[in-house]
Order: sequence, then structure tokens, then C-alpha cells
Amino acid sequence: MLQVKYILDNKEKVIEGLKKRNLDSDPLIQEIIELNIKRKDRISKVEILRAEGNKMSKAIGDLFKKGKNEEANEAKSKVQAIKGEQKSLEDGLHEIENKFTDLLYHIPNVPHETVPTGKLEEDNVEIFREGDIPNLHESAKPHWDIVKEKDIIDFETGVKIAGAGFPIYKGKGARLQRALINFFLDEADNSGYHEVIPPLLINEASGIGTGQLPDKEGQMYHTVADDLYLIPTAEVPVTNIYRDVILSDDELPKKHTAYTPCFRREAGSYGKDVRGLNRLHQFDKVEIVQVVHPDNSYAVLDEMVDHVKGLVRKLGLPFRILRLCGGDLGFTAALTFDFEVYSTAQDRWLEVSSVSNFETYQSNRLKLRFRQGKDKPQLAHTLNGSALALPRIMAALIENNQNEKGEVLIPEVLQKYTGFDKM
RNA sequence: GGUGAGGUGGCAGAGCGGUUUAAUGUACCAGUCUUGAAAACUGGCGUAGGGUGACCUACCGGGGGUUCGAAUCCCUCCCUCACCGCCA
Repeated sequence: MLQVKYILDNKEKVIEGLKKRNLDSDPLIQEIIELNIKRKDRISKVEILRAEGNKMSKAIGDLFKKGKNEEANEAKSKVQAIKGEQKSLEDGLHEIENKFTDLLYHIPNVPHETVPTGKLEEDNVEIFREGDIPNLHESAKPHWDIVKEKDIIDFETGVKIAGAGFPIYKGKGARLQRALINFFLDEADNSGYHEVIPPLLINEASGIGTGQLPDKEGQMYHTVADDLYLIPTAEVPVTNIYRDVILSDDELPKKHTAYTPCFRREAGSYGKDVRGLNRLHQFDKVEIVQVVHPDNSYAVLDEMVDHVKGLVRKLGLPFRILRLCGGDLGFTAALTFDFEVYSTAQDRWLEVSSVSNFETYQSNRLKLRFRQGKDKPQLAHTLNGSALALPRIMAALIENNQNEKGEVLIPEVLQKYTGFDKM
């Protein structure tokens, strides 16, 4: 969430910035400012009373020790009166503070100055494009037909076992999946990301830390008996490694990569959009996460974008990078670049990666700080990106690399992982 | 799942209603000494909110309660450890 001090010092900037999200935050910000005044006023009143009470209580102890019981009892009733007043002020304070933090939780991050205005996907700005879109032969098919013919992904049996959106990868399909995971992990390792295998279930505090909670619990699977959530992305457990942590500046940056399955409840839209591998409830992803010094975070964002670029390039997929507009920007992000690969047989772009800088939005919730020399701790910046999400990469590879003989060719970089060069 | 023991500063560890403003040790930082280091000694050493400042306030797993006063007593939730059971 945003820092209160930042909101107070940059009121206009915050309101202007949030307009890019098509959000009229003026009344909300105003309410926060007013509540903050009330809050501070109440705190100082409570603290004055408390200081007085503390002092008198101490004196009572001394009086009893000296045997002046009468005086002590007299003082007791005085303190009792003070405490009564204090209690009702404190109750009010609790109420104010609950409302205050609740409001803060509901304000999204302020978009970076380079975020374009816009409401829909179409308003995202393409900033980069690379690779030739192949001309497919007449008999080219979408991936859902190909995988069925070759029996490498079985959607129907997945439906029986779990439901729609839980495919079974089989034989060479499973092997290709595994190859992609290992390729992505090796590439991340080469770029200095330290691999972790995190828990796939997270508690409420972790969900709040990275911004999935409150309010967005509907997007996650929830295990009722134990009150845990299945991770929607490795971002959540990996970033939460640093919840309530104060790092020293020479420990920055922290770079992590993790392969995990991801679970999303999101009830997709319909038809072509959700067919085959386009949208799943369970999918595999390799994530990269960084915790960095605030001065570097935008340079690091570029570095992460370059890393993802390298991956798609090596796979030989035509791709483009979009700068997300305010309307399409995630709740917690300040700036996001989406990667899309071109799926020839479907004749459309498929999102395969989202690389974002959250600035201090997550670290403020996480209490993720670092200390520069002997200075007071300050909030670090967090970033993350998919590098990459598997299913749509798989879909694009299968569609773009099909030849007239009905074979699907495996990109060279993957062959040492798959052990075969075509399917 | 059962039984028992616990959760105190970076770590170790005392305190179990009122000189706790949380002892002590250790780690760390600075200084003295030293050619330098070690040792010894001296001082400093948590987070957050408020005040120009001396200072004030909160925090001993979380929340609530008893009391003039709670790390200490009570309730509740969470977590850790040990043993038993079950199990990959």
C-alpha cells in the first residue's frame, strides 16, 4: 500500500496519477487525510492520559511501600477515573485506525509517469516487436487439434480428474514441458537469479503482503480446513521470504527464480479465448523476483525485460512488448511490461509474461526494508516477472513450428533438454 | 490425531504483579592502549509513532481481559519443539 506520508506530501500527484487508472480518488484521499488528522489527535490525547496514569501508578507503588496506604487508595480512585476516560478514547482510536488502514488497502499503486492513459487492452502501447510471423501452410491447425492428434496433452481426462482447465501432459508433451522449465531455470541461473522452491500454499499474511488480499481472494483457491491459499504465482511465496526483514544495503539486490505450478480460479471468458492452453486453472511458470535499492529499480526493470526478451528470442518466437496502460495495470504495480508471442494458427497475440516494478507498494505491506550504513531502515523496491509462463509458449511453439508433414519442430535450444528434435 | 514443554532484543538467556528505564553474556560499532592486531578497559548498540528539544508513547508470538500498575495472572487464537500414533 501507499505510504501515508507519501500521500500527505504528494496529494495532487497521487490523485493525478490514479486518474490514469480511471479512478477518481479525490474523495478517498480526502477521507484518508481527514481520518489521519483525527487519528493523530486521538493518539496524542491517549498518550498524554497514559503518561499521566503511568506516573501515578508508579507513585502508588511507592506509597504502598512506604506504608502510606490511605494516600495510595486515594490516588487509586483518581487513576481509575483517568483510565476510564482513556479506555473510551482508545476504543474510538481502534475504530479510526481500522477504517484508516482499510481505506489504504483499497488504494492501488500510483502509476509511473510513463504509464499511458487508457481503459482497455487496446490502449496498451507497443514499444518493441521482433521476429517474423511465419507463413503457415494450408493445413496448419491450432494447437488443441495438434496435441490431440499426437496425444501429448489430454484435456478431457483432466476434466474427469479435476475439471476444465487442468490438462494432462503426456509423453513428449510432458517432456517438452519439463524441458522448458529447465531451460528457463538455467537461463535465470545464468543471469544471477538464485533458485528457490517455495511452498505452493500460503497463509493470509503472505497474501496481504504481496497484494492478493484483501478483496482478491476470489482469484485464489482456498483450503477451508486450514485457511491456506494455493499460490496464483511464485511471486507470492518468494517475495514473502523477505516479509518483516531488514537487509543491509550490501545485500541488495536479492535475485530469485522459482519454478512452481500456479493456480487460478478466474472463471475465464468464453470460446476461442479459453480454448486449449490459452487459459488454465493450473499452469507452470518460472518466475524471477528482485528486491532492490529504490535508486536502481527502473534500471533493474529494464534488465528483467531484457532477460525475458532473450528467452523468447532463443525460442525463435515472434513477440512484442507492451507498456500497459493505466486501466490494464495490476493493482499493486507502478509500471508493467507485457510480453506477447504470436500464435500463428490462432492468428492472435498471446500474453506470456508480465514484468513489473512495484516500487514500495509491496515492501510497505511486507515491512521489507534495508539499512544504508547506520541510517534508519527504509523501504526497498520489489519487482517480478514471468520468465516464462509455459502454456502459451507451448501453444505458440506447437502452432508456429508445425510443418507440412504434420511434424512439430523443437527449437534448437530445447533439444538438449527434450532429447528429440520433433514431435 | 494424542500428550507434554515452550514462544523475551541479531543470537544466547534471566525475569514470573511495582527501582525493567527488560538483567547478564555474546555479536556488532566507536574510543583508549598497541608498530598493527588480539586481549583488556570505556562508551554505544532494537522497531515504530509524536515533539524544535530535554523527552513522551507503544511493542516481551497475535488479539482480548483482570488490576491503580502485566513480560509476569486469566481467556482465546497462532506458531515452535519433544515423545507417541499415522503416513510419503
